[in-house]
Amino acid sequence: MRYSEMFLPTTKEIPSDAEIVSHQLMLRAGMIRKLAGGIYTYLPLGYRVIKKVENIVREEMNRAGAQELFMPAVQPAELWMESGRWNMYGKELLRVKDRHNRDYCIGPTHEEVITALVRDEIQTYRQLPMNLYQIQTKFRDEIRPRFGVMRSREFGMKDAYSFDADEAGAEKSYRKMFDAYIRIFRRCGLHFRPVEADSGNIGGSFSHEFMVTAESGEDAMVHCTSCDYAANLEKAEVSRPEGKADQAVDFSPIEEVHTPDIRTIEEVCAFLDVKPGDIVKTMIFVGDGKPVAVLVRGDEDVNETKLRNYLGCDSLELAMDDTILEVTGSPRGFAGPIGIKSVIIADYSLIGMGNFVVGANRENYHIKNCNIGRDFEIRNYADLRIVKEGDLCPRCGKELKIARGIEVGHVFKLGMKYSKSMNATFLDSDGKEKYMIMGCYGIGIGRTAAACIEQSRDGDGIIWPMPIAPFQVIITPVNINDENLARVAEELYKGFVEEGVEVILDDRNERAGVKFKDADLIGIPIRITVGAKSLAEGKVEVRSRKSGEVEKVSLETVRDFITKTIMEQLSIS
RNA sequence: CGGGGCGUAGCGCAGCUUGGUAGCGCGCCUGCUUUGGGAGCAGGAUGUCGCAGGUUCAAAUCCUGCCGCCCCGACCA
Repeated sequence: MRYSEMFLPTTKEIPSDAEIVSHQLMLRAGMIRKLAGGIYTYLPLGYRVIKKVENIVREEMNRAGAQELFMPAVQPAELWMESGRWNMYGKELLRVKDRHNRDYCIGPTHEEVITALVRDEIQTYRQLPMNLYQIQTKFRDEIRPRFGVMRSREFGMKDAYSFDADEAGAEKSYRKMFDAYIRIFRRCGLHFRPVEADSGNIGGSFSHEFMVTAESGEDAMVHCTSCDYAANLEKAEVSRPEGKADQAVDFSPIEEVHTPDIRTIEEVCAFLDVKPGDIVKTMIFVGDGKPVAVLVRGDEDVNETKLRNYLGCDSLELAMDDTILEVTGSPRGFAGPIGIKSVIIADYSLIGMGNFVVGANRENYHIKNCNIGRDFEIRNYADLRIVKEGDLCPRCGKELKIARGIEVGHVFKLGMKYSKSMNATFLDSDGKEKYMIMGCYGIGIGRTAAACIEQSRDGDGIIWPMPIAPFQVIITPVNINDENLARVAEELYKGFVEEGVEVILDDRNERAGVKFKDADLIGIPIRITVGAKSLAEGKVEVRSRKSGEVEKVSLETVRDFITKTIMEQLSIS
């Protein structure tokens, strides 16, 4: 490619509406342009990167035995009604009507389509296992798209679906995908970590997210400083404290105190001169329509995902004021366990606490020296709180840390959720009809590219790892008007093209500085500078974008030198 | 959906308080000089001031409604 002919609009100025570095750099490097909120065009340079990522994904999926197909983006409502998701999915599902007023949606995912296909075509265990994937444009009408291509409404995704005859097979399929993902993200040059994740209301039992570590990441993940335990914050477990009696103290006489207009933990602490750790928070939730009181120590927070899983309910939300009044008999801010009209469950953090402060279920009153067993009963203790940095690892007991990350991929064991609702069965070797056991596996393509930029860039621009760089080499003749330089650059260029090297020749009539700045901005791993001084010695300069190191290489040996360097940087450890 | 902000040349912004001639930087075009880290000089082009209504002799500026975009929050297979 010749730079002079390429549609590559780079900018010096930072676009004002781009929040994170990858978004800014993708705009500045002429990779993307916005069409509407959360909807982007990939320009030629950006699309080259996308195709690189897609091809890595494709190679590794094929290697793992998955087969590529291509499903429709537009899907009929009937399928979604079958799985029950037409009503469950909510506003994120973009619904459209055709000319006959029939309902369709733009696919946010493809479980329905693939399950319907496999259900109709696979009859016997002899045809299993099966793993099918596609790379497709999805649409999710996000409430708030942001960070450019990182959280957009329209986006490219690889989604794979496995179908197995039994649990053992499903485990194996899951493991294969897990391993393939590790190869994929390694090849993309990313620093990442697979973390245990909640499987959400997609159902199923097991799930990992692949998180690229980045400060700008939207997700929090927890990892152990000692063993390899790592989990999504939602999922991260807290062990039941050992060696602590449920009640460890002598009971003091219970005492109701007047606390006028004192509601929050901070206010109670200041007013009663206690620490948050001396208080028990009573949170009223409504799960599938029924109120539940959740007790958690004052310095902890309830993890709604854990609570939802514990209760086994579909919907869960904090109670509204009228429900609180109904259950506690008092307005918001004074809820407590004593006399409450609902089930009470307590987080592990309450174990060993005694003589604590709670709300009195009476406006403007709290209770001191409250105790479980004497003053009220709980149904059970459970792990219901959000993990904090410094908590102990549920596996090895060492300290946990929290880091931020970008979710670039996830693997789910779906189980029979869709095969049941959509009746995807097969005839097993024992002659019985059984439901297929499914798994689904996604990778955000654009997000992976953006995550890479977050991790690999400097003040001058992007630093692409060789495997996903839009070009492997850029040739920069310092002055195109110097016929000698222009000729040598041209010959080098043609040589590389013949060799199959992905090369761009910066043949623009620009000053050297401009070309250097652009080359750095768009992040080509290797730059060959053709300048008068070195050329006098029969040499050109080979510069690494990453290290900035420059090596003078003779014209006779550059081709070998470059192809060797590229090969080295393409192979994974 | 709640709160906040923005919409003026391709991009980044000023002008709006206090109504009257639309401006700056970058980019773009022409010429000359320059040519190893975003060049200099000279000349030049470019705007339904987001849209629609209203007030006024007069609206980018004041008022009303709408649309779009950004940030915070709620939401999230």
